[in-house]
Amino acid sequence: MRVEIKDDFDLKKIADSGQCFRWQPIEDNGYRIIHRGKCLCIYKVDGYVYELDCTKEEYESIWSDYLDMSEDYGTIRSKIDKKSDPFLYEAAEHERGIRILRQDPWESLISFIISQNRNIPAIKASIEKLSEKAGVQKKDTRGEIYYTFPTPEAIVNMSDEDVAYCKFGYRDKYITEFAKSVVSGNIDFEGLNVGDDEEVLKSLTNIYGVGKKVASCMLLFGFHRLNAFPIDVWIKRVLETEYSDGYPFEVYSPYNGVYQQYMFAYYRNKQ
DNA sequence: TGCCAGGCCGAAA
DNA sequence: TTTCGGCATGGC
Repeated sequence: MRVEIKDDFDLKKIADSGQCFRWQPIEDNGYRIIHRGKCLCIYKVDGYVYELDCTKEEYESIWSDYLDMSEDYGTIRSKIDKKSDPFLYEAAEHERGIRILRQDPWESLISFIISQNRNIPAIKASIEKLSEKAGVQKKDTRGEIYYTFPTPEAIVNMSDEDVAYCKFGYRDKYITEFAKSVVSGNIDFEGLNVGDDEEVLKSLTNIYGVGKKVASCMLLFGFHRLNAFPIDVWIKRVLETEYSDGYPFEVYSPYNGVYQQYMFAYYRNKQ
């Protein structure tokens, strides 16, 4: 099917934004996206027009929501004042096209536990290996094989050899113990997303292997709480070099997370 | 080759 | 409460 998308939407910028790790570039200006056991091949045709290898019903019930099409990112960007904050303005212009996806929360949390103290290519490699060892093998519409992201049960059932194959390094125990807690019912996964941002942050940081940074990424990318503001080494540099007098979080509420994402991508791409 | 990466834990101060 | 060493491994 074809769709016309007029709001901010740039496949490459989203794929490289560090929020998702299973977007793979394919032929003809396309990307293959794996999400909730399904796979979408999406191609930019021309201008605002995109070709998707799914039905209209599938697009409306799954992918439109995943791509956060109910949000207007042009409006969110328009709240930035060029004069009072030229850096953020420039970052948002340069990274225009990024959206905050509505990803599967389980996949997000495991992914961001894996992400700590690693660069993005290494994170992607580990997640592909994990999916290969514990996910379900399927084929996309081109006949290419892909692997779904594993369930908690599937991770619990992995052999030590398979876990080692994923190259999680010292994060092995964080991932396996968390999966065990979810399967045993020791942690109520749905219950993690109850309360205001502060309460959810606290629930998440109680998990072994989850600190403030991973928890903030989880709020923003897993629970779609757009005001969450993850501070990693890149954002720390931004705050130190561009906002030494303080960053105006109040001004940018409730979209601090979106603006953070523009700054992250912009600053990282500049290097 | 050595330094860095969407950091966290646990001990020490 | 804040600071700091150790940590597995790949990317560049």
